[in-house]
Amino acid sequence: MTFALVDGNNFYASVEAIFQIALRGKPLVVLSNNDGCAIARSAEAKALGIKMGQPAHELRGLVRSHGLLMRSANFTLYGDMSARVLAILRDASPRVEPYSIDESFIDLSGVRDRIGFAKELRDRIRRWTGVPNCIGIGPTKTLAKAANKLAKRGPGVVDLTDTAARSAGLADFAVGDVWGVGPRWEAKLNALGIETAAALRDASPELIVGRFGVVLARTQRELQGYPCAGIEPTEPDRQQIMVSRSFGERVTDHAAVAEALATFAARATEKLRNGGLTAGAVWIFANSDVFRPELPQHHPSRAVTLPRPTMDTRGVLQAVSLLFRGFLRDGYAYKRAGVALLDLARPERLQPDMFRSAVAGDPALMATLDAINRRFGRGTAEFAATGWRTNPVWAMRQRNVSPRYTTRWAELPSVAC
DNA sequence: TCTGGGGTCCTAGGACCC
DNA sequence: TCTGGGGTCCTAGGACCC
Repeated sequence: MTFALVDGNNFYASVEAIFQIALRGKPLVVLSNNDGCAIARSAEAKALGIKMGQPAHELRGLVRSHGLLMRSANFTLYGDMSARVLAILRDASPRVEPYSIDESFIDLSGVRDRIGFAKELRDRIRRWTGVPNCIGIGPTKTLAKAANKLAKRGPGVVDLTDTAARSAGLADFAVGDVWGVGPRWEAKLNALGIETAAALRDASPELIVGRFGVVLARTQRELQGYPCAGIEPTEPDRQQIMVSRSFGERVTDHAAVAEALATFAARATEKLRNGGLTAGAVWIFANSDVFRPELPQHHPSRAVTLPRPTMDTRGVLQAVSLLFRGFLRDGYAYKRAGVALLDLARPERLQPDMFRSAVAGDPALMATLDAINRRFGRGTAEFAATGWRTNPVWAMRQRNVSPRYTTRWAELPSVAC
């Protein structure tokens, strides 16, 4: 088999710069929700030493001294650009596995001129969407990921299919950069004298499986060129759906937190229906401000199994409202909350009841609700429990968010002549 | 003043069954 | 001296990914 990994460079930052020419060639970071920390950096921002996840308030100085630019996250825009790249990939290869918002594996088996194919594809993505990208090729997913990392160092396309190319590529490849090796395992491997991908590949398999388990043993096999995973073109059903947010400020009003939870629950149930699933249980949590340890801390969480699985927002809201009774305490300020839907299942696989259908709720009503919101925009028809169209105290802070250029007519980019 | 929001898989241990 | 041999299910925790 031959795998290719196509990965957008500095994806969020690059997408911002596609539509705002003034951002090109500048140090730019995209901030997380609430403008909290850096989640994407342009090449120029990386050169300034800005780290992934670095808090925004630590970057103030660079704004003044080096003209650093900051943008609030605009996931609507990034998601749409991601879909455009995906359409090009599906056109180029019969088997595509979207892996994240900016990465996909594609099956290159049977392609003779791999490098030529990849270079052509890379250019096409760039020309048709504006998204700069790199392509790594290898006989396993792990090697394609490694090749992609090498491609980002300059060449744009790297093929690790040949054993000679592979040996050279893995010899000075830090083991912590291998896909599946996180900071913990990197430290543990280094302590054992294993510092490069080549060293991990050549280590004793008994040592690896004994000290780290089967997960890293698979990674080792993949580094040796034996595929342990194939392309999965259809996404497996989700096991859980979570919607959670940090609030723009600390919130002491319990009713406001209840509205936030209802809003998250409605959003989660919408995602549930998009996936064609039902939920069997609901879980809620809230956190006080963990970054202020001197303040009183309270981190409650509760779950409940639903009487019958459902995809109806009303049933989920009822469960959340039951769970919420006595959930919060006076004297605490809450900074974050969330809702998760658990025990997800396809309705056709549920065991029916002797007297009632297996699924609670009204699918037709929910389909109508979703259709209205799809056509007229999110939030056109919602539930009162969410505090619909109020300006909530818990809303996210997003000081500098770009327009949704590709998904809202009113926000289309205009070109001056 | 100020620190994201999602996911997955594996393993160990405890409770319980016969 | 010496204390079976299977199982299942659930949960918590730890690791990883973007």
